Amino acid sequence: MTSTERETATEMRPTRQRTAVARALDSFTDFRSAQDIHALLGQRGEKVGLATVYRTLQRMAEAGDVDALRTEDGEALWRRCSATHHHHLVCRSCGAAVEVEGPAVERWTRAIAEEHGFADVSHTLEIFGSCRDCTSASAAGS
Amino acid sequence: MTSTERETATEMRPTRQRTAVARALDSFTDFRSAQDIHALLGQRGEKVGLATVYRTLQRMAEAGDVDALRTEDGEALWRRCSATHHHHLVCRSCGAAVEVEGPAVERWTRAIAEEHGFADVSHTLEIFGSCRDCTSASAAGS
DNA sequence: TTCACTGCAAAACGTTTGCAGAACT
DNA sequence: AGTTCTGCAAACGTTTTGCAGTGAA
Repeated sequence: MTSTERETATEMRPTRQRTAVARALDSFTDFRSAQDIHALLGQRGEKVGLATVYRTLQRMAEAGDVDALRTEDGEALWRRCSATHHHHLVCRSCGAAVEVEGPAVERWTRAIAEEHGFADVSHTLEIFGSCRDCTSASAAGS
Repeated sequence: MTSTERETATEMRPTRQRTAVARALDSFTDFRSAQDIHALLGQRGEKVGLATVYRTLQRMAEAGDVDALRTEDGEALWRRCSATHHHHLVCRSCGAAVEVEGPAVERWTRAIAEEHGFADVSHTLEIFGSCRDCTSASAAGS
């Protein structure tokens, strides 16, 4: 912890574009790519540049208003999230996500890290699976 | 489980390039990018094309001989790994990694998923921190 | 008036692919 | 011979950036 701890929090102006991205995020609960969100805005007639979507998502993530995760092939997916620390149970097929909490896991990761002399610990944990709807859909398909 | 379960396991020919990549992987225990590994081979005088490095790492990952993880900015990192299911405690600064097991976490993820009706469950879990060496180095630095 | 924000197009990034030739079995 | 593998360079898709212009305070 240094003395320059507090970031000079750049003010965040409420522009039309940012409002549009924020509204888009409120309209779904699954994880979506920046490009998906950009397309969604396009469909709604809200013209926002792709670069702006990226920039806005990044700012919101820094502010803790959205969660980001990486797919297996490195693409970033975004979703509005609650303020408290949590993880996600994500459907591999449709992206549907459920926020989950696991106090025991939090404790375990901290303990393991300390045990090995690691400081300043954080962790990522995502659970993937096939949600009820997708499971029955694929069963019906074949 | 279908009747076509067994993948027609394409034979994996032991070429000079593959041996070189395998040896490179054996020479470190931290997570490295494909480009790093390619550079390492270059320094050693082992000329292997970058595309071949990528192709080889992918095959080895499919075969379960190496673990891959994604950095926060989407880059893939690779490392030789043991056959049993495990997770990693990774140093953010130097990439040093320790394999860790957490049976309780495994159980917990399965239970959470079932509880929400998710099938075919998998999960990713990485613990990040600053290893002892890097922590003392950065303390000495400032 | 000032400074953040935006759009666009260009660039950058890691990674993948097509293809002709080389190298295993 | 019949494959599989390799190198190269070109292509890819996502994300970032430079810059001139726009808009909020």
